[in-house]
Amino acid sequence: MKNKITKLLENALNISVQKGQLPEVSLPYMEVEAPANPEHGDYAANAALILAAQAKQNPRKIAQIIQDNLSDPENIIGKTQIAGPGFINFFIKDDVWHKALKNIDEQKEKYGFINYGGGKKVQVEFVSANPTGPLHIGHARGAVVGDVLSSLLSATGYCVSKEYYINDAGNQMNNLGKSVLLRYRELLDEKIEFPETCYRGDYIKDIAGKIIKEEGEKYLHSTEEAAIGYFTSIAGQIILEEIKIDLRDFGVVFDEYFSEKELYKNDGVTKLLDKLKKQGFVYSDGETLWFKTTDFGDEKDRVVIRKNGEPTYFAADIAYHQNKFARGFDTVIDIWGADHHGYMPRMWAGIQALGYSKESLKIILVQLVNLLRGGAPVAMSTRSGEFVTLREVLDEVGRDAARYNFLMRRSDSHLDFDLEVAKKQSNENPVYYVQYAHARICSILKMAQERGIALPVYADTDLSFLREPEEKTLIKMLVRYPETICGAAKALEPHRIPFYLNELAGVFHSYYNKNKVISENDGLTAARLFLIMEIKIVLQNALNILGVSAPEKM
RNA sequence: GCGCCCAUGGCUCAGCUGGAUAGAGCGCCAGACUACGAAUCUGGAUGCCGCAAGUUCGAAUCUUGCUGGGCGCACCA
Repeated sequence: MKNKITKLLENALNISVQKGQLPEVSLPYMEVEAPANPEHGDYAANAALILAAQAKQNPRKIAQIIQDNLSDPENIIGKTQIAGPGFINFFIKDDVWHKALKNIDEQKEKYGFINYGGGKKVQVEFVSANPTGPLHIGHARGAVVGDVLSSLLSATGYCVSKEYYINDAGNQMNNLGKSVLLRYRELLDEKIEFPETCYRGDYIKDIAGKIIKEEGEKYLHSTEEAAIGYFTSIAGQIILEEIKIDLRDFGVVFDEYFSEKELYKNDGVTKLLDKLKKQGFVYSDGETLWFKTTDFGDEKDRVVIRKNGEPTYFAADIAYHQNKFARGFDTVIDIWGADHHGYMPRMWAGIQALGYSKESLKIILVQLVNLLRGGAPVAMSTRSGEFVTLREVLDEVGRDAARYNFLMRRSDSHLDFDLEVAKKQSNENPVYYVQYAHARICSILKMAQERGIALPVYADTDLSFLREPEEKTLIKMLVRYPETICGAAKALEPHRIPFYLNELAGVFHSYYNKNKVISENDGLTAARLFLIMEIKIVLQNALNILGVSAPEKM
């Protein structure tokens, strides 16, 4: 709908220019929006206001010219008016709204899917926690944001791949192996001292116990190096499997798991650095190898090969992003914890040196989560083993409420997550408000059928029975749904969907309390049943993108 | 010290990429089930949009400077 009006405006503008009524102008961005005040029409355009400065004319006069040249081949506009400083307000004909309902009814679960992306390949990389322990609440937010963003991009015509980067090549992994070895020895009655740098969680003991059960005490006799190597690998695998299970139960499923180790095969990292050296992006100071990130606006150059000959995490990350783009992705989206923001200029420098544009790598920062229980903060630390795991949150709060809580706020704002509030099945929990609207509609439809009223089909339904202002509002909101999805995808802002849903559910609940859907008037009943069927479709489709269930009963 | 992010009713947050009278939930007060589900609805109070300039037809939104908070500033990941 919005697009149609934009097109009409563009045509009118071209005609105005051709007629010489307006000078040649470039139009960077024209906004067509649904105004808050219904007196301002169904849609309003600010085109004349934007053009005023360029055309050096009074905005109202420009609006007048545009209005005069407006043609309406599809006959959708009831009237237009010029208002305020120069807005052009559009009033859409009723039968156009009715056809919009028909469109939803026909498209069903496809309603809201649009081809904005044109099949471009996008990769979304998220979570990517190194497998040294179970996922905790901090990872959960990034997981949901990445997952929903991916769904959103799929729905808007992108070809999306979700990827988890396994940081399984660094020091942290070595610490993991060491931690398991120490617990292993301890369980076999050796006295050990457990260093600060090691992981203290109970899951370490569980893994050690498992190794003893399956392979006995033979690693007491092998060299420490060999034992750590083996324990690192086995513990990493076990933990990664558990991470996958937790994610699956949280509704997050990846297309690819990419191991950092993969990058080092066939000297991949070294070869890439050699190439960059030849191109002049990498230089040596005798002991260490540096990347000239300052060429791309970073505040200092960064080390890629350390004095001890080991490549840094950054070196691997350049190779990783090279690998991503080599796989043919047009856009790569990284979702990081906000504490990594200082890393951004470096990464952008890296991909630009590789010959890719800065715009092709989008980085979304997800702010840290403040975990509370009944208003009191809960302390967390992976290493000490004090943390609330994703698993515990799932068991305690439930998947729908947990996901919705993380999705309600924009990802760059701080989030307080209170376990006691999140698990309450009450009005303090917005997810139920939306789900309740869906369940309520299901219940009405069921009631209608029990009373022998067949569910209406468009051809036999006279939608002109829908005369209440709330009914018009509801239809307009349903039409706005694809626009909301598209806007959220463009801006990479999933939180817009919960806000849309809350509003839709709110208007529906209010309407429900004021008007009876099933009444003595058959025509009115059919029209209203048809309307709520379409509301149900939109609620379901939107919840589906969020990965939240749309229950028929609660 | 330098850099990034944030600042909107008592609390938690939106504000659609500069638009018309700044919104919602929670909490508070007063009401609505012999009616399709009261996990709902109706009504009410609450604001120098952190402060100060600037940009223009128009600023919560953009620029600059302050104030206050978070986070970074590794040859860790």
